[in-house]
Amino acid sequence: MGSLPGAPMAPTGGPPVGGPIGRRRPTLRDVAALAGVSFKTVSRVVNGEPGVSPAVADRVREAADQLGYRPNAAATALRRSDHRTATFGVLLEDAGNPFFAALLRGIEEVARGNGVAVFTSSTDLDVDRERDMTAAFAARQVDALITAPTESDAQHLMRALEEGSRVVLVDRTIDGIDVPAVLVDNQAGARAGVEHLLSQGHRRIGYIGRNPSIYTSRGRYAGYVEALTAAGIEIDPALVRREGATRSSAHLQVEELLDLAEPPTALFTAQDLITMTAVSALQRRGLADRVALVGFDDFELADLLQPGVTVIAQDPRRMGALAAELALDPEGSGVHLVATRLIARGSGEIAGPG
Amino acid sequence: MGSLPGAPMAPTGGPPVGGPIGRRRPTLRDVAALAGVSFKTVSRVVNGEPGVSPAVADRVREAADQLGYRPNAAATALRRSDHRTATFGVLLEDAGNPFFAALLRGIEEVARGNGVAVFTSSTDLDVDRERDMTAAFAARQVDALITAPTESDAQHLMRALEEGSRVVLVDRTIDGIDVPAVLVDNQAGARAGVEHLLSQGHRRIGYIGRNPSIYTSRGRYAGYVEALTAAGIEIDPALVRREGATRSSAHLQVEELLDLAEPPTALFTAQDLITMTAVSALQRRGLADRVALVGFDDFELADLLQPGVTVIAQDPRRMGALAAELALDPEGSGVHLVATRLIARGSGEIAGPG
DNA sequence: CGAGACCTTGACAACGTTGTCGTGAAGGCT
DNA sequence: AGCCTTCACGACAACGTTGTCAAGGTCTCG
Repeated sequence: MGSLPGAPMAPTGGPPVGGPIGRRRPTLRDVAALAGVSFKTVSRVVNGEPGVSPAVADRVREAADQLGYRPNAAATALRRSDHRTATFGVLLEDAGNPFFAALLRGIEEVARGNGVAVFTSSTDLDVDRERDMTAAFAARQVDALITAPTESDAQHLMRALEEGSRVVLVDRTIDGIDVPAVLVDNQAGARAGVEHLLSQGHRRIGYIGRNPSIYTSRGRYAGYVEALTAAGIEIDPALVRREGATRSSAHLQVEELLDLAEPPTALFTAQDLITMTAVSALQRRGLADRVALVGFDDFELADLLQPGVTVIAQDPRRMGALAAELALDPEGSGVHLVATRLIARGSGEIAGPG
Repeated sequence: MGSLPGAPMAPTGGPPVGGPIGRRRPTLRDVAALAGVSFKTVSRVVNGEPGVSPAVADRVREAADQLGYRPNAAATALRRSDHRTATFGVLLEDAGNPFFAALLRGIEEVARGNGVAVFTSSTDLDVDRERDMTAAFAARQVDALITAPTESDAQHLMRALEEGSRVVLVDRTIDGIDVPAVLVDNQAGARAGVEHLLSQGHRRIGYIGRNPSIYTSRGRYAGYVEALTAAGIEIDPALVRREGATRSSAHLQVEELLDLAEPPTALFTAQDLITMTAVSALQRRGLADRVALVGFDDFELADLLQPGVTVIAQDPRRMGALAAELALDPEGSGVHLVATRLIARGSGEIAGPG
């Protein structure tokens, strides 16, 4: 595996890539020669700077069109005093996960509308990869890095900040760094979900979530605890599983909970993939309409399953759009909370024993 | 909406973006000064070029580490004779669609492994957007543009080629341009799906697909026609809907088919979202286990629906990985076909009237 | 009609790097 | 010992652009 540019000491070029070089692109000088002006005048016209007579500007534009001139982004980035590149870097856990995919689309949309191109990479919760890609994006002088950080160490982000990139956090935050963030009130959302189950008469509510090292997992678990505590129910550690990071392990957790001598009558699953896994396990056991289920994150087809899956829905597209706007705005700051809402579809309305 | 850099005459910078500029990044000269050598020697060390004594190289590396030196990607891209930037541009229909999301992940993976960063954008089948983004990526001198082209006009891709980017097509191809491509045999896949329905005794098989302007739609419809024709069944135009581009229109098409005096006993749906829509419509009418269904594209939860949805599965992740490898390999060429396979889950095994 | 202000344009340096060439020292060979 | 090659390193131009400044022309106004 080749190392990424931006990693300490790595050459920027990477391995040799690509085939024959095409015809040389026209430059400012070429356009200038054709229009019979100095290349600086062409630069002015191209950038819409004032101080060019309309007649000359027209002539330049014509020449530029004729040659198909396009500014060289590398030269521009190198020379500009503000070092802006009209480029964002986006670093998410997994662009294949529908939540992050929608988030990415929200970012893309705003970026495109503002002439900004977007680098993407998935981290799969791998901190090394995250650091490498942060470095790779910073080396390319992205104007902003929009990221859902994995680890609690902010150092690589501080570095990106120092090098002139804005940093915007999305979905997850991190201590020790003062940057704008777009978050969801995970605790309130989870609490609402669990309260929904409580209101159906459930007392033994299982919790299946991901590793507490993940920011969102902590908040969601806190919401679960809060709801139960408020209802005067003690947390039963046997009903809590917080390691469902991968699909197979999530499956195992569900199975284990259902195999308990006193199994839960309801489940709260803290992430979309875990919810899907839980549905699968419940179906396989024929328990889908016996054990109640509320999941965090909405997902495609949740309404078509039998029963439909009740979820705490987020609006990832909007979160992405908001993050991109914060990235664009030099004044953007603060923590922006995006609301969640409970969508009842059946699985969460299965009555408890009470 | 600001125009993208790379669009004719647009400035590369776009609107002012970003806040305060951070501390100046160390350059080759800074490292050189600290190590007491010329900046060219540092360049050699950083790039692993020969002709530096081990002692000096160590000293340089130490200085670089101490300053946290990272090569400036813009300067490198500008100066290198091969103009390589270790960057890909990826242009797909919709990063939010699970098929394309998986494809993107396949590309990302290979790219990351080779030190290449990836630009992404979704086109939503908008040709203008596609041209703009192609231009924007070409302006940034991507080493390769990996795209699922929307339109049949190859001119913008020719231009990208001329400017030195490799072009790799994925999922869709286009006439009049000789570049490597990763495709699926849509016709064979669709034919297999329809034959599967025929073998269950169906004769009236509805077809719901997208606009024929989409490459994949044409092949899939051809497969449908081929299967029916081979079975001696004439195509009934009333059973064919080829405009299911959006979800709501797809829904309408399904409804209309089911409302026919002689409705189809089976449906073949030519894309994942259409399949989901069809499931939804069938369920709403209580026909999910009466009308057979085979869909092109596998999707999450297809196995958990009642009945499970029989699909012609592709391997988008592998397609993406393959495309990225072709993009990396200067010798890469030709059309690479990735196999499809039928996954029987129930909906396609509902018996026909025969 | 002359002085100043303004407008248009061009010359040139600089951004941080890579590619080319030159130079001096060390080493190998006859 | 003398010559040629090799090696390690440095000087410098160049990539295509933006920023700064100066030059020359036109206009304004007393």
